[in-house]
Parts: sequence; C-alpha cells; structure tokens
Amino acid sequence: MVKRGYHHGNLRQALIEAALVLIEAKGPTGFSLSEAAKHAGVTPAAVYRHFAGREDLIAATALQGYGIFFDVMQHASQDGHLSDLAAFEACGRAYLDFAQKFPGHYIAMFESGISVNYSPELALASSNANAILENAAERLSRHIPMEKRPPASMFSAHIWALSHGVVELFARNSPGTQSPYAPEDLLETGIGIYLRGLGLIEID
Amino acid sequence: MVKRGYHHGNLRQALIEAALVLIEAKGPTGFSLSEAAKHAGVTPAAVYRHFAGREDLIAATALQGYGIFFDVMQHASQDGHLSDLAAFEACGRAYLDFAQKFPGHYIAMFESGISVNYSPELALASSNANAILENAAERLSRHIPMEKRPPASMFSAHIWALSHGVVELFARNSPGTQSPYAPEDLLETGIGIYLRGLGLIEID
DNA sequence: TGTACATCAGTGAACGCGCGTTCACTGATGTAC
DNA sequence: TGTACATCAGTGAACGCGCGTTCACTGATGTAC
Repeated sequence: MVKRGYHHGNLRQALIEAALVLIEAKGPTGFSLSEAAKHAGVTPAAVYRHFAGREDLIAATALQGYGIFFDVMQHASQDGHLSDLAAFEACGRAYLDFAQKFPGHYIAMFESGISVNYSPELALASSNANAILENAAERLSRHIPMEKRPPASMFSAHIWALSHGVVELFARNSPGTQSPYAPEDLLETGIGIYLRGLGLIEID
Repeated sequence: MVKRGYHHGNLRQALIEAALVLIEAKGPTGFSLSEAAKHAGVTPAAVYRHFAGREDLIAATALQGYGIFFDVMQHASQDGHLSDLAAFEACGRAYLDFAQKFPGHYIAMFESGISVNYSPELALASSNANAILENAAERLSRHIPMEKRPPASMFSAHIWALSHGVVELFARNSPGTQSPYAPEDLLETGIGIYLRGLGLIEID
C-alpha cells in the first residue's frame, strides 16, 4: 500500500474503509456516498476523483472482499497436510468465518445488490473465489466410486448454499431469527450429515 | 375481501399490491412510499390513512407473505397420504416454490431488512410458519434410532438454511451467479444426500 | 321517500432533508531548470 | 540551492430531485329522522 502523500494520503482506501464501516452499521441500504465522504473527512465531490460514483465505490469494496475471500478460502483448502475431506470441510468453515470477520465485505459482495457482472475484474474475482470450493469438491469427489459420484460442481453448490443459508439466517443479527444453535455448530453438523450421505464419512 | 366502497374501494390492499410489484421489480431498496402511492393512483398522504409509514407498509406486506407461506407449507406437509419422509421433502420444495411464485412477499419477509420483531403479529406469523417445518422434522426424526437422532430443530434448521441458500444464490437473477443446475434440482439432490446421511434413505 | 348531518378516505400544497452529481476553483506537492 | 511552473487531489457552492411526513381541507358515502 503506497502512501501517495497528497492532500489526504490515500483517500481511495479510506473511502472503501468508510463504506465498510457504514455497510456494517446500517446495511447495504443505509449507505450513501455523501456519508462515506464525510466519514473520510472529505467533501462528497472528492469521491469522484477516485470512483465513478456510488455504485463504483461499492463495487470496489466488493472487489477487495473477493480478494480477501480468495485468500481465506485458499488458505483453508490448501493447509498442507489436510486430507481432501478435511480440506473440504475447512472450506465450509472458512466461508462462515469470512462472513463473520469481514461482514462489510460480505454484505458488499452478496447483499448489496451489485451484480458480479458490474465489471470484468469483479466477475473474474468472483469466479476465481468460487473455483476454490469447486476444486476442493473435485478432489474430494475422487473418493466416491465413479458410478455414484455426483458432479463436483453440484455438491460444491450444495455446500455453498448451505453455508450461505446458515450465514443469512443464523449468523446475522438479522430478521430476528434466533436459533438455539451457534452458526458454526449448525454448519459443522450440516456438512457432516451431508458428507455421510455421500458415503465419505463412515456411518457409525 | 370486502369492498369498502369509499373513494378508492380497498386502498389498503392496493397499496400492498403496489409494494409487491415495486419490490419485485426493483428490490427492497428501490421501493418508496411515494411510488407505491402513485402506483395505486393515490396521493402519498393517503397512505397514512392505512399505514403508520413506509416501514409499516413493508411489515404488512411481509405479514401477508407469512400467511401465504404458512398455507403453502402446511399444504405441502399435510397432504394426506404422504410418508413422513415425503412430507418433509415436500416442505423443502414448497419453500423454493414459495420464493419463486411470491417473490415480492419473499423479499419483504427475508430481504427487506425488516425485523420479525417489528410487531407481535409479525413475530407470531413467522414462528407459526417456521413451526411447520420443525413439526415435519420432528415426525421424520422418529424414524431415526433414538441414540443417534439429532434434535429435530437442528435438522429443520439445516434444511431451512439449504433451501434459503439455494434461493438466494441460484434462484434469483441475483448477483450474476449462474449455475448449470436448476434450483429445484439442486435442492432436491441436496436434500436427498442430506437425508441419506441421516440414514433415512437407504444408500444404494 | 327526502332532507340534514356526521363520518372519514383521499386531496393538494407545503415543509425540510439528504441525496448524487457538476463545476470552476485553489493550493499543496512534485519537478525542470 | 532556489525559483518558476505544471500537476492534480480536494474544495465549496450550487443544482435539481424525490423522499417521508404534516396539515387543513373537501367531498363522496352512510345514516338518523
């Protein structure tokens, strides 16, 4: 991160961080360009030196999020001496982890209403990130006998959906839904049962 | 539905319907009270004869949604001669079905940012609806040997999360995520594998 | 059946507000000589 | 090292807009006699 040393120093990044704070605090709706500028100690007009507009700022935030997400997922899936099974499970956990540690990024990516096709970079970043889970699924699927093996992309989608659902319904202070279970536990047990169903964990 | 026969006839319902149309078309963000009023052919001020404000209108829409949701789920889970297993699977399908047939209601309920605790009626309607899936899970769980039976509320939560995730990620024209699989198929296969993991479907 | 009155759903004008965006500008920083 | 100049990040005033909400009102509907 190079300090530019101009008036502000690094307004671009400061604006992204302001966006994150506001999105976390008030949801994707409660975010306005003007407020982000104020948060960064700058006039609204200054934003236009760095972003094409409001949507562009959100997209930049999401893009940064996909970068972090990629790293987190890759780290989880590649931790050297993990079995393919453990690596896959780690991916699910990492997904939840990311949502909890980087809520602003998560919201910008998945709840802000911005399309992954807003820009080529964003589309690429998104598909790169998703590819990690799919690769882990692919490796894992080799342990299932060929003839009863579902496509890796399919059970990667299942796990993604399950993880996403757990985040949305149980990990947010969201729509009032309280559950007696911690989201981590729900996801852990859910993935466990699912993998047993694939015959990848012995049924005890 | 009683026609009141005053100036408009049934403005309250007309406003809810306008809200639905707008929410479907532009997302929960792109909904304004003024526009809903215009849609119903009425001055913004007229809305205040029926609702306390913008949030109240969304809450009323969500409340109506929970009513429909309850009926849909109950119908699915109680269809006379279904096995407990089939009934449970039908609930999952019904969830997806509801999201697709009543997108406006679905968004108002789950994506509008309104809390289920906005009003007692809303909280009640929500917990009534959720109880159906949990009951179906409860009935189904009796088929699992006692000592390895997970709590019904837990696997009801798993299926809910999976269904919700499938809707959010694959059933919306949402954040650009295209998948080679139809959401119905993803949910069907996902639930199938999960239930096999519970030992409720014989592993072939 | 007809008239006088009460009700109250919807009107329309007005308000203050924060928004996104534009523009000519200013003044701190970096650079050429 | 010092001066003159170019760059360009951020300013501040201004704009038009649609928003949510308020208020005194109007006029169609329902009702009592």
